[in-house]
Amino acid sequence: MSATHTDVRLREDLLPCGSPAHEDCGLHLSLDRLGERWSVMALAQLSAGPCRYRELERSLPGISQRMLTLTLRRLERDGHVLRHVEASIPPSVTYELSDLGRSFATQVARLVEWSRARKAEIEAAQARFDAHADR
Amino acid sequence: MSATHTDVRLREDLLPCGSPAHEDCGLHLSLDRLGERWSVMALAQLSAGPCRYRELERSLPGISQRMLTLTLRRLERDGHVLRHVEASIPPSVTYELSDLGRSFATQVARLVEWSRARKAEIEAAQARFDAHADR
DNA sequence: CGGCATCCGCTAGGATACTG
DNA sequence: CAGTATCCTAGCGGATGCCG
Repeated sequence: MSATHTDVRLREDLLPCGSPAHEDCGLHLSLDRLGERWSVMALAQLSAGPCRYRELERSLPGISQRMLTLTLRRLERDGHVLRHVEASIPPSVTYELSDLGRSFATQVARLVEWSRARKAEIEAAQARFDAHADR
Repeated sequence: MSATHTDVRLREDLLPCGSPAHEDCGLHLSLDRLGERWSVMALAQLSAGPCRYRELERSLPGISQRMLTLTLRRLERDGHVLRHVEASIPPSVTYELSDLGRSFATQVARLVEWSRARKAEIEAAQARFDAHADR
């Protein structure tokens, strides 16, 4: 096969939903991150300050190494996260929010705040809907 | 088979990502809608005012009837959208935002606004990342 | 017109094993 | 410690067809 070497797969994984329809509507870019399972939580954790790979892994219960790496790489690609490598033994890699990332995290936090405030209202609506639909 | 009757499948489809990890972090509910392909665009369209099923379909180029229905049902379930049925022939169904939905749409619009403002910055970061990673 | 039912492909993401 | 590679599956979402 023509595959040159290793990281081809990873590079493909980095580009998830290139949904052209979103572009049409003016949506795009890092908004896609919101649809991912771990991005928002990683952002939240990093908002508290720089964090090493292992710390992040522990702070996101249930995340796999694969997804942690993928999530961080995508955030890094979007310019939200900075990656610092300390080439010691064992190695130490620290992640932190960039200015752009902090700005983004702030916006996202607002939305989370909103959903928390409306939580009861939404759950009530869901319960009503389900009650009427069932049976 | 034991299948009683029709809409069982749809009811299952209505409940997508019950990601428990999101709950852990305080995230939940309608935030999940942001990860869906059409929800934000439907919300945007409905922000302009009430809209019939067919109009929505036309305003969201490329959407399938299945996804339009599913998207609207989930937004309705969350209490964001109200559904009015006019039992005429042919029937007429109109969708519109509730107060909750308008509030939600406003929040989302803010985020979209942010991403639009930062678009160039993000694309530059992506280009830099890709240039360094490739080759 | 406004849907539902079905089949089906793709990919996000989990589990596991291995490296520098 | 901080990843990468591989395998595998659940389910999101598209295409199509039918119905009141």
